[in-house]
Amino acid sequence: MAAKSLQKGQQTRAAILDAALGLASHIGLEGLSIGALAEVMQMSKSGVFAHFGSREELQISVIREYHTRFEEEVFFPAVQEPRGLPRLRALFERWIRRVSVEVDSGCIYISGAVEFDDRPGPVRDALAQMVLAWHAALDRAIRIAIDTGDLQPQTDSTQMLFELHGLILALHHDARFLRIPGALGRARAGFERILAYYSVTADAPRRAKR
Amino acid sequence: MAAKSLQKGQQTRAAILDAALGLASHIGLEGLSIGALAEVMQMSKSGVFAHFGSREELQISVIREYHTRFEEEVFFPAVQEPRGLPRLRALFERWIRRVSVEVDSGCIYISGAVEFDDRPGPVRDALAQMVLAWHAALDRAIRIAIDTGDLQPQTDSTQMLFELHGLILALHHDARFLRIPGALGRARAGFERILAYYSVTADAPRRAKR
DNA sequence: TGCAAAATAGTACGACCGTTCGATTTTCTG
DNA sequence: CAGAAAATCGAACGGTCGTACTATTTTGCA
Repeated sequence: MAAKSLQKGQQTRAAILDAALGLASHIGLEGLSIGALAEVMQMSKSGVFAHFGSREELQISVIREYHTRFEEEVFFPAVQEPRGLPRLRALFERWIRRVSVEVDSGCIYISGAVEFDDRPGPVRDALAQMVLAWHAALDRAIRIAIDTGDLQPQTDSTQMLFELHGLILALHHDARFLRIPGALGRARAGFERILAYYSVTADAPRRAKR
Repeated sequence: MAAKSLQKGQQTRAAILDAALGLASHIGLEGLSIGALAEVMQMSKSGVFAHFGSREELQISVIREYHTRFEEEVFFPAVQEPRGLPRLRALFERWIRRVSVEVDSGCIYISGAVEFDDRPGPVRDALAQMVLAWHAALDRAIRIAIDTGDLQPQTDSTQMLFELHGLILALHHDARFLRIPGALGRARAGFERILAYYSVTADAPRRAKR
């Protein structure tokens, strides 16, 4: 009662959210159904439903939960690295691990972006908001790396972010859909190549490596 | 009867497929429903259904139809360009146009890849087969550009393809989900940067451009 | 022109969906 | 420990889904 003073309700709500996150990672936010969720939880449909009040609210809660975990797993640890290149490296490395290594949990940011391409509404807004927040954080890290002198001063941070994001998406596609084994290495190699271009360290090692 | 000697059935089947492609581009292959399709076509559900025999067969037919159009719009015109860099440029330029410019039609290869991440079966197989065919064609174009001497001989074509694919995916994400206006330019700039790296033309212009 | 064949419509079925509502059980607190 | 409050259940609703059947209409050919 002292340590984890959660009302019973909040406690099961958290458990439901955990299961929902697992389901949504596989079937997508749109495929997430209250019935299936209830079965996993061994609860009644209405029991599950009562915690959220609507399917939309459930979806948004799942997105928020994913965001929280993403922060804890990727952002917070990486942002403790020293400003500049080390931090940027840590951010990217943790990002690709999050996307690829976890066998079960596909990235909800990525699948959600495709699912809600053409579906305006609160779910899409919540999703876009968190994706944008994450991109803003990355952009900040890049600009810091420019300030520290690790990256060239003329570096277009938005362009660099676009290219890094592309690597992540290609990784997600090849590893998760096509099940190509080498994808993780491709993403890392792409990162190094991008870094070699925007980096200021040496004016030689751009074509190197083999 | 001479010009378009299509039995009535094939004719309406083609019309249904056209509508289905439009629907699937918006709602996704999974969201595609026979009922909605029938309403668009002003036909009965069973009338539409009879042409395909199952929902799965409909989805596969849509994928094949998309593939055909993709070939006609992107591959065939580009492959008439001279071997090497011009052809590669044409392929990429037509690809990004296909993905971004068409307001209505999102890329089924991309949305399908996310939808069928974790859903084995004939639909996924058909989708993967056509994506792989397209990637193989691109890989071929890159290797030809190496042969012609446009790209460096040590170029890892698979790696380069991975990075190009990333640009397309990032473009799709930013333009279609986030509705960011500059995405098309970002993709083009990324292409030029990748080209500048793997290209053999000059041994200087890697860091250039500004 | 008439008739077999192809195309389309109509209806019904069972399954699942999100949601509502009242009854019941469990939890917390004074 | 009692009683209020919160949590959960069970059943039911209208709706859409894919699919199976049987009629009915339309087509194309002898």
